[in-house]
Amino acid sequence: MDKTLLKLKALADRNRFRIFGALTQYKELCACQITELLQVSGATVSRHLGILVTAGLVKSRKESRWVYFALDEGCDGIDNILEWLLPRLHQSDQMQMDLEVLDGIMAVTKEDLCRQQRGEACCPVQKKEKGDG
Amino acid sequence: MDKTLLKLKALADRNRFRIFGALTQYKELCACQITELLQVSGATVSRHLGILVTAGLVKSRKESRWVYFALDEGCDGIDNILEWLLPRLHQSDQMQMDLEVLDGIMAVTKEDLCRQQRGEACCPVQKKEKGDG
DNA sequence: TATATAATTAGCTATACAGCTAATTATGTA
DNA sequence: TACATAATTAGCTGTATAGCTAATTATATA
Repeated sequence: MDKTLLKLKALADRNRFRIFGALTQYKELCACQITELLQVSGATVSRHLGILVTAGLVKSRKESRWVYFALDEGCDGIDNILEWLLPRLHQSDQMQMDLEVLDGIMAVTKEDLCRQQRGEACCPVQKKEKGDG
Repeated sequence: MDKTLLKLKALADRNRFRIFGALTQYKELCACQITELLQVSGATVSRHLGILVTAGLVKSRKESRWVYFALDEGCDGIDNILEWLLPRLHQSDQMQMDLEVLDGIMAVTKEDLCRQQRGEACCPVQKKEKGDG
């Protein structure tokens, strides 16, 4: 029961539920892409992802500096969970909006996305200077 | 999505999950019986039940002074939820213990149960005196 | 080897909520 | 009609947690 309760708790948060929903539509997503979707700090996203991983719902894979997250298809009960949640996700306004945003996110490279997140333009004019005055 | 999130939040608490599990095994349970099972105050149980009812998972029926609670079989997604949770409940230690306790609870009348909960013996010696010295 | 950077962890704050007791409500009974 | 009682609501307290920024870690690159 504790494992199941852990899954319920992991899903019982709006932002984690949104992450779960996004991962039902994309084979895998990078931490920075999820950060862009939720519009919260990277630290917060990292903690949310940790909770989903600990619950067994999500798995991660590191590739150089990037970490990719995906639904763990080996998760106990995942088929039943998806049978319940997928139809409800598909008819939710939040999910519709998220899919549109994700569409835009996937249209740029991770490199450009992270540049934007650091507040740089897509083609940084100056690289090492910290001041702007 | 909000409705689904509400259900997830309702189930993502150990005591509410225990109530839900108990209601999968009994057609209906009285508030005082659930109070006896969980061993928390009646006020707390009442709030938990309210959350389950608000989420649509549980319905209630009042009969004189007693209120009975049951799974709401008309709840959206309940079939999928049960397909996921029932097998996990059945193999959980907590559920095993709860079913044993419920066995004992159902063996006495609600009247006697509530008498016990008020700290009276099964056959109260004095009815109106408040002091015991 | 020094610097840059994606992600995580540490440390903090504000909010949500599970628990309690006391008060109230709704109902039955002497 | 006054009292008893099952349940709920109000009001409070302590704990858990979602969010933040800053520090740290792991990796790539100049």
